[in-house]
Amino acid sequence: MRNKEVSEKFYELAEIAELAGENPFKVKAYLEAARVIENLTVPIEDLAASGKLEEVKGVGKSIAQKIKQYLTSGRIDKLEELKKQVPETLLQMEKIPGLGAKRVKVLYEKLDIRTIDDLKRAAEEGKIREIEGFGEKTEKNILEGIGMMRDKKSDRVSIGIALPLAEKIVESLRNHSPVEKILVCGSIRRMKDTIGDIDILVTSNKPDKVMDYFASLDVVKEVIAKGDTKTSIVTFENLQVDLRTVEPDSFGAAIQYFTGSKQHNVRLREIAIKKNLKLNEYGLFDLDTNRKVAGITEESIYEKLGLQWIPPEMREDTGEVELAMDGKLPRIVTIDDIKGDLHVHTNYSDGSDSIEGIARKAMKMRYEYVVLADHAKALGIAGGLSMEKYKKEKDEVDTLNKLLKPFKIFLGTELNILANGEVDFKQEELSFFDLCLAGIHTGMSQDREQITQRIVKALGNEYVKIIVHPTGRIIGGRDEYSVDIDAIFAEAKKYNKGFEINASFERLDLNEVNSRKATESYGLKIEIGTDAHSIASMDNMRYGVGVARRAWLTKKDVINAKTLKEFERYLKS
DNA sequence: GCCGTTTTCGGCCCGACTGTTTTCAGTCG
Repeated sequence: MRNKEVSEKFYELAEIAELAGENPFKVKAYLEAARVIENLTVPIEDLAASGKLEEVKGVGKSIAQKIKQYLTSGRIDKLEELKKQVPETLLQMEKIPGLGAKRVKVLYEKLDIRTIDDLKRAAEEGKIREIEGFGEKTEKNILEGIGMMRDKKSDRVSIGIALPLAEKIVESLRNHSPVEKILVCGSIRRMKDTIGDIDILVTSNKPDKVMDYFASLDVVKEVIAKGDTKTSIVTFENLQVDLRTVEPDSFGAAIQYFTGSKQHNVRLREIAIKKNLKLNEYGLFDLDTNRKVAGITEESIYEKLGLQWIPPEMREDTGEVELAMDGKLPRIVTIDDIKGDLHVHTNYSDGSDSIEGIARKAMKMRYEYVVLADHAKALGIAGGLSMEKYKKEKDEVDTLNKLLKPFKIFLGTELNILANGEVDFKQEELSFFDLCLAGIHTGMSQDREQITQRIVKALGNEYVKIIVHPTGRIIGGRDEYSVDIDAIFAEAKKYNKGFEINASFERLDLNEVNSRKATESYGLKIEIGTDAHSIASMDNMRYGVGVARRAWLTKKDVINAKTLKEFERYLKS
């Protein structure tokens, strides 16, 4: 699977081409290709091998040829050629706010500025203001920009941090200021796994009161800008939050616009043009009469464009617009479809709550069942259990099941896939459990081949039904371990094994691309489990469902969307 | 460089903001 790698090459090609002053539409074509390849659910090397590259939308003859060249030789002639024209070091300068390709190119050509250090020196010496089109203010902004860039730390946080914060702000605004409609838009509404900033839209007949109250919230560390229609603040988590007021008759258009994604919006505007309409954040307009034909609700905009309303999680321009046009959008899974949590830790291992507490929480969430999956013995650091301890746990489960009927608690285990691919217990011991999950918790620095083989071996174990947190990534913590995900999916297909979307917001692993690939290309089933170590974190299910929805999963793709009866049948299969 | 419900050439999203301009280019989201 070299999709990511190829995609990155084309992002690089686009950036360098832009700096070199290539035709902007050519640059756009490279960018589009990079984005499409990134989201492919089949390995690009397979497409190349079977001559199907040009069937991918956005890949034509020339780009197909470049992909083939890269796959076979590791280089793209065009890219090497461009690198001779413009130094690669110019790319870092584009990260300075206010500097784009055009100005970086001018700075390079006029003053031979190649690095940020060159730039800083030139600005301090007052040379930049002398260039045509630049001035004193620009020079000052560049210096400030360099400082800001260097101060800036990690720029995106997990949705598990951003969403609760956004909800808290919305709640305060609702209770203490004169808002009418209010909605969190942007990547939060699309349930992206990481969030760069928070966008909140409101309507109000006293917008200044809303703005004042917003700026005075206790989460505010700094007010960046405060105006009539937009106020920006930074929270103590270093997240920027923008609050905008919009006119009520534009609210639908505004939430559509600010929800994005950018690519999705571009597609919508293209469709609008073909229908002699124009779409912007104020509404959908007839180009002849300039009259607004939709805008109060989001639904009306999609309808007038001849599209089904598209769930925000799907708005990434990865094929959803075409389906909506044909009225064929899939019914993606919802939180209400979830009937159980298959990955919860109790205080028998490193969880903090009792079995009964967990069961009652699950019942409160309207689940029909829950699977306890405490760590097995090899993970000593997390209180991994011996078979004797599991037997004790099982006794408690049996007692509670009589009490809580028809709700059902299952006894599972979270096995460790050891360095040699074996798991903690012998086969005859594994038969004791209702469900065996297995995951890698140690030896993550093994090479790609070793880790792949470990998981392949675990998949061959007849008792292991689901691989948990399959790539091991921690958002903002550690990268995924090196693993051949296609090899694993292909192997799992043989035995009908499942994979987890770990709903813990630091993991969200599988991610959306791999989840979509698992179901779409391999027909695999997905389990969404919270990996909760406390009752409170069982609520993280919504983040896992968010990933599933972004991966277009339907109810039938999700193991824990089964009813209790269906789930019991699954366990016996 | 790609693409096709006003197709194989001539298009390719939209508006706000800023700073440099005297009518607009560049950047951003």
